[in-house]
Amino acid sequence: MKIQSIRGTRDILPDQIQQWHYVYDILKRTSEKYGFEEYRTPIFEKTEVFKRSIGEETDIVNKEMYTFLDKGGDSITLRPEMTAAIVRSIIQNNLNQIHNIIRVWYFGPFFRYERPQKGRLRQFHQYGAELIGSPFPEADAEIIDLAISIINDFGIKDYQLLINSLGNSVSRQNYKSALVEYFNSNIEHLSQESKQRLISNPLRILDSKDPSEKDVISNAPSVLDYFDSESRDHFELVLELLKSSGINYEISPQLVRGLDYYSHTVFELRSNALGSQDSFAGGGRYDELFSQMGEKPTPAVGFAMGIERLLLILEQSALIPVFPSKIDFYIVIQSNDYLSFARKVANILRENGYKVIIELARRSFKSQMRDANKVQSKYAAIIGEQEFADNSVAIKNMETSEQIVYTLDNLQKTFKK
RNA sequence: GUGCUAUUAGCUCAGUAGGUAGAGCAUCAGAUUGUGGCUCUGAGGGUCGAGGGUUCGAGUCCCCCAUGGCACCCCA
Repeated sequence: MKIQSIRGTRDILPDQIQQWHYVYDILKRTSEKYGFEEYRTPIFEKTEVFKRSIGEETDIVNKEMYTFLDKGGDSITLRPEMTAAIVRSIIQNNLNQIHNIIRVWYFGPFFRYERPQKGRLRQFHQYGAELIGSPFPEADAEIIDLAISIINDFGIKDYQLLINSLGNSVSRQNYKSALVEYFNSNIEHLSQESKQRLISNPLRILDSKDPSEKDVISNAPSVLDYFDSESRDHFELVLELLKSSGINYEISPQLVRGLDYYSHTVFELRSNALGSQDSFAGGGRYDELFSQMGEKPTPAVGFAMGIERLLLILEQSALIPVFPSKIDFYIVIQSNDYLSFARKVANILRENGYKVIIELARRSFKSQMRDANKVQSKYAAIIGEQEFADNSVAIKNMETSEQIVYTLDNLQKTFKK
């Protein structure tokens, strides 16, 4: 069988790379507008890092991690997400000892062992931002503001912002007990999977898609009724700040998210362009993560965005710009005897900063012209018998078909960048 | 991890009731003895995703594996 890449992984081919640069550039620029700085960490960590943060009972840790023993016998995991790694790094480098707010963003590959589907890969890319050091609702609002700003900068119009609050740890605990009690007394209406979740992670029952348990779920107690005053105030202020900056949202009491470390605000961005995997960004507040990692409590909010899913949306909405021609000059030679002269011409132009292609396959004159047209070169630099004899080159504008002969001196002077 | 579905030239796809493969585009070359895009002509390119089975004979039927897609699960 023909050699193949690993299931659920993809090559980014040269004709796609410009899209990736385009996406990266916008993410970078928008993040910087909010004062965020790029952060990079290794793509693997000790397995501990993810187990302790994401939660032992989550699917990500239970069945989706690429975990292996290295030659020293340590358990290593390819990162399934970034937040845990950044928190580890911040602790390690004592960045949270300084009393500043930390604003960072990242872009890179992540790994989850799942059955591939459209918009779901085993190696995928995420952008994300983390705002560390503020317990206040204005930080939540700032993060959501950044996410929306990115969406706007890409020109995406067709999306929904769903938001919810899980409350602080006290109110979440109260809510969880109430939920467990409720579902236990209605256990005959629950699916097999939800019965499992009742033990492992009862909150997750809420976003089940099984129609048979829709009724039990919609009659379940709502988080909103279990908030203490701190939780309620926090959530209300977040919503108020969003409203005042004109961000439309939809409160979704069933939104829970799959990572254990969230408290207070959680949110998700969804798009109809995506099908079943309709969420392309998600995040929330994780005030308890630092203490879970054995550090002094440090409040934080963040979110992540799936780049492949973002690209799907951009493609479907025709929001990817047409990129201009890559090549400035295509050197066309009449005979292979002119090769060293052609190289000289190419280097003059390259020294002036132009992108120059030279024939390497010994193809016919006609083929070279065709190729120059195909790669959308702006000019063809033609070297025929006459030009070779005169130490000159004919520069043909491929769009207008205008052609002017230059001596090498004039060429250098005329085409300066 | 479960179910359904697809897999034929580089790409998009035909392939009739099982009788050892075709088109368009792309590529290369020519029509055009110094000049691309349009048109025309020709050429190269496939052990029909891998393996096994039924059959005189399988791209076509059966099994299994791999990969993609859809749904579940979960998430970006």
